[in-house]
Amino acid sequence: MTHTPIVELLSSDSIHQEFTVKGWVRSFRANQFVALNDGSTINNLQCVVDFENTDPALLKRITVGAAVAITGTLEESQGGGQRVEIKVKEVEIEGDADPEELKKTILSPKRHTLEKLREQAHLRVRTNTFGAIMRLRSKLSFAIHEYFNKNGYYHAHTPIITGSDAEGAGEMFRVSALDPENPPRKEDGTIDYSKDFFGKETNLTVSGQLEGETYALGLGKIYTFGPTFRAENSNTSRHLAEFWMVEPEMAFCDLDGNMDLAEDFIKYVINYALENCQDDLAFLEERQTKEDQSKPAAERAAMPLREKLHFIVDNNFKRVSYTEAIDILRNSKPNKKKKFKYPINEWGADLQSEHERFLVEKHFKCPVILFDYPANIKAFYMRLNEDGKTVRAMDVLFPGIGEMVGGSQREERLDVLKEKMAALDISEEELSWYLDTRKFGTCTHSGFGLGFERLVLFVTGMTNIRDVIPYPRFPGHAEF
RNA sequence: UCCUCAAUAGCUCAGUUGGUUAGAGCAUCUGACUGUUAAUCAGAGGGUCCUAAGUUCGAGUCUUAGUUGAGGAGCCA
Repeated sequence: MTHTPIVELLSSDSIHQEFTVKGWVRSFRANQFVALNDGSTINNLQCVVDFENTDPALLKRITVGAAVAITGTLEESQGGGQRVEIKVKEVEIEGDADPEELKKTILSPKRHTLEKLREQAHLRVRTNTFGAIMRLRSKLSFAIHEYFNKNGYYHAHTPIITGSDAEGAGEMFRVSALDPENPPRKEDGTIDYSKDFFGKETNLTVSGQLEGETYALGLGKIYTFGPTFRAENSNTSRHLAEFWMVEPEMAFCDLDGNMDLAEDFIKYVINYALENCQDDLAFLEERQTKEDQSKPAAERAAMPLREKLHFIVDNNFKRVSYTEAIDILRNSKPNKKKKFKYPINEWGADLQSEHERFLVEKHFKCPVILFDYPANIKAFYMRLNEDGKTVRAMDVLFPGIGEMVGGSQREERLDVLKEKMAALDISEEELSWYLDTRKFGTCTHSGFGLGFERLVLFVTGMTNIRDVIPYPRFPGHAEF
């Protein structure tokens, strides 16, 4: 038996025609009105049961959470809450949901905290909030692929298991097939990884950048979009141990081109969400507005969700060099009044979150791209400027999120790159394949990494990154 | 990893100065009602007060340690 997605029926004009719908009961009011949701949209379809001519035993099984198949005709609704509804001819229960058991879960029809929903991540997708978030997540993922495909980028699948331990982006998770109780050992007692599956030590990737660079220097413009793993002991609402990262890399592109791409790309995917996820965004906006009513004024969102997204799409990101930013911060009120925990005194200091927040949320009140950072606080592969002390790095900072994007123009000069690696004690042998790109036809090239979950955070207006990925992984947590 | 705060019914919370049988709303169940929209009305059931130790005649309440959660910081995307 075929069935029709609820999202289609809600905008259908096929009045009096018969349809079958399948979904989960969200509520059953007055022994008569089934609010049915099938995940195709946030909106429920009202199905009106003729309770006087229906087996009471069957009616009793129409409970919140149950999976049902309903056949009936599409009619204009007599009630005020919806345009159309189904006049039920037949109800079939596919899966019962015992109310006494269900009331112990977050499926019970009442408000739940996000923390409680997180504990039952396998059920939370059936709530309005998480249905909306996860539909948006899916649409944003599609928009990312669409953007790059439309603009001549190739999708490169960089490895998830990496044999390189010099990616330099953080602590790594080891991948091994050795028996942890009894690993093979060398004569000196250390573990003999030459006996391991790959014949060497391997890890989960912390970034596809280095491999991405090699592909950009052959395919021209590429992007990667895949899972990334960091074994950092980070316990914040902005970090995950397993997250998805978008990393474009472009040959013959300098830092300005890189910043142009980051801005254009972010605007495109946000605009895609605005145009294609209106119902879900409207719901999340209302949810945020309600939440804000119970918060002190200072913690409330500056503007409603969709207005905020439009503002991003319609306005230019502010581009500021690190040196200019330091000047702004040094002369800022909080710095003069000693409100910063880490006062800004001289050039060269690494910016703390409080400084980034001040620039983005107080001073410019829009996304900010900071560029040309001091060389000594950035990674070895970033291109050294003529001044000899700054590198062509850039960070895109977003209000409420912090660093959405981190990128740079890459150091294409072999001798300069080798010098920096030597200074940081990075093995040339280990990265010989990477250095080959600089030996054979090296060229100006740039790229960046965008944390996908941080983008989803911003677009949904959520505040904890653990709520925008189906099964969050963070220290002490790998349930499900 | 560090700092701050919290943990009481399925959920959200109240619980006075340490004192009798730990309460409310929602949810669930039973009945009534039947064009409802967080349905409504009446009634019922439901508790390892996070764990352990301690102080005390007596601990949900005080002390210590631990566990878990939240917010902030660092690391970053």
